[in-house]
Amino acid sequence: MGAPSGAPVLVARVLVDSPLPQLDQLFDYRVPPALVAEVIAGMRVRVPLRSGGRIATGWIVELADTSEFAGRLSDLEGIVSSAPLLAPDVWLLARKLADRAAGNASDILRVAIPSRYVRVEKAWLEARQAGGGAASDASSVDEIAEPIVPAAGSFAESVEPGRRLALTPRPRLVELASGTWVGGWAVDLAEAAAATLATGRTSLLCVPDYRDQEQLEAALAEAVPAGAIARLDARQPGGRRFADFLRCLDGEPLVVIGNRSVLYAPAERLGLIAVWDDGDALLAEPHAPGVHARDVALVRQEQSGAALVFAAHSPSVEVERLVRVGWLDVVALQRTERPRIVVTAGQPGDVSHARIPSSTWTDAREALAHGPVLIQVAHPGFAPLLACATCGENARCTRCAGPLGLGSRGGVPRCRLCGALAADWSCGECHGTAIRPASVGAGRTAEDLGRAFPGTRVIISDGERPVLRVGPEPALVVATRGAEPIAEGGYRAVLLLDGERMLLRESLRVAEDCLRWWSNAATLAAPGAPVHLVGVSGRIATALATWRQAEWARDELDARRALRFPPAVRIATIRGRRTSLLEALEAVAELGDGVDALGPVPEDDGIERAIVRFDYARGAEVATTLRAAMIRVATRRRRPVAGQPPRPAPTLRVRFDDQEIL
DNA sequence: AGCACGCCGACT
DNA sequence: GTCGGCGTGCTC
Repeated sequence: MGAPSGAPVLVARVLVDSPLPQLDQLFDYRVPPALVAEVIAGMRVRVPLRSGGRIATGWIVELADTSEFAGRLSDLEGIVSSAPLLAPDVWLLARKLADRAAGNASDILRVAIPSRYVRVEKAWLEARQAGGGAASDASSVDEIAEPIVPAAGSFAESVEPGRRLALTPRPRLVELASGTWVGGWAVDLAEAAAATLATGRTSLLCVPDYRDQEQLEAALAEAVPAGAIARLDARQPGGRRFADFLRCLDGEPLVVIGNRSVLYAPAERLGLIAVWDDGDALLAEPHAPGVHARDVALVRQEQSGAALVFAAHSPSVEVERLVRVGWLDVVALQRTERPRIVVTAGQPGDVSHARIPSSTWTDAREALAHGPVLIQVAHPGFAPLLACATCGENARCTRCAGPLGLGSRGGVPRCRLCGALAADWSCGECHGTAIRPASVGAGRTAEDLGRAFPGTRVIISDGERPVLRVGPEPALVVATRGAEPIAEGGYRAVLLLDGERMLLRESLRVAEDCLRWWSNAATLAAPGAPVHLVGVSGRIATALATWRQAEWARDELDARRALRFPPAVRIATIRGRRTSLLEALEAVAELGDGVDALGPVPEDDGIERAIVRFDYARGAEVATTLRAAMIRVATRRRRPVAGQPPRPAPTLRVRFDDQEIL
């Protein structure tokens, strides 16, 4: 029934934009005669939802001439965008990822499809209508002067459709023909993308931040024609980004680079999906349902049959697990060169330079005669932590009790949480008013070193004021971890100063993160230049010194397996009111072996939290079960308490594979 | 989330 | 008899 028999009917199957789990399904609408000639799958449309005239937006996922729906179909209300922004492959990807994370496909699509620029879209639609081909006639693959064949023994040779690789790239800087210095990894990935382009296929290259992207772009500039590169990073002006997004729909092979959203690029005929440094926290998606770029890459590879590459100097424990289960093959590059690591476990050394042992000091002095020296520190600012000079308690913000820090010498202490200035501070414990530094930040280190090496230029680079590149002349470059500039020709020495303190942070992943930060900084050294790891010893120091990060990750994986911690198992975090939470946990408990729960524990405001742990093989069942519980809770009768205003929605919030929670 | 439908208490 | 309260259920 539904459609009146006789008249030909076009049915649009639409995914409605809604965070409600019970609406995460396709709804059928009749395409009114006036729109029949215009609609195509992938368009953004407006549809009535609930006959009361409410209009929602959504995506046409497919068109059909019959509907399974037993009721009467409503008419499509109108077209928002005539461009088919939702590609069929991306729909399948979003559906699979949402199901895997017990989330809504529309939430995935919000992350996957950038916001529209009507002008840009109009131009693209006109160009498509006119030429039938690419909107950009600036270039095509044919412009590549000579076909790119991967050099014998190069990594690019290993890249072929269907292969899944874990790559440890060359751990040093490379000078491009243009004179720009970039990490060797960027050249490796650029060559692989060039070889893929030469076979007429598209590459998706995903990097954590713009600093990595800048290196990769420089390497790509010498490997592929400029017209074949599309950029989907967040730093691009929105219009440009949207234009490059649309170019992916043209069907020409491209090299698409960008942050984690690049893995959703609507390109067809994928030949390569590569993720650089997948342990970087920026590759975790903050928006619900929070699917990590690593997982997006894994699922997209499976669906597209492209080659898959995870490249990192220090592989994540997750990638090591994939190697262990045989999902990824390891590509080992020749170990002819690796950074020269010197482990100087904390002798106090010269008292006036307490943070720097004397042997390290000597090396730094020697290196400074020839070029720049990198000093990696944990914290930005001058004194990131302050204490009461009288009683020694940490100085806290009088407004929010957050920790106070000092941005520069002689500055006013400021709360690191709420940003409030603490001009007339007094101690909450003893009411003293004198304040003293309790830790050393980049600014203080720079000042101390500057005094020790008078006349030497001191450069500070941190997250707020990053310096991308420095020259080959002598300078002390003090940088917070992750914000190290690239030095032309490499640093003459690298000092990893705050290792001990970095390791103190309380998180399951600290050690892994530290090894990654140290490794990445070490690759910035010139060949043969010493890299001093100060104040850290033990297995992790050995792993860095022998450049065997993968072995360390393997041991770490074993340790987590013993504890039943991720990534040895998967986890799902559930938050909600106690009764709803217990109901969900009960349903999950019935799944039996390989699934267990931690909690619930109270969080705030009547909300409690539990963590479900489960083996990878049980993931689909856990997701289905939790999804069902979410829908049950969301559609259950809401019992308003007499006299009270409507209470907050009794929703159950579920997040899979949260990196931060343990 | 909204919004309509429906089955019980006070009303002209 | 019937108006309208809000609990219940659905959204093509």
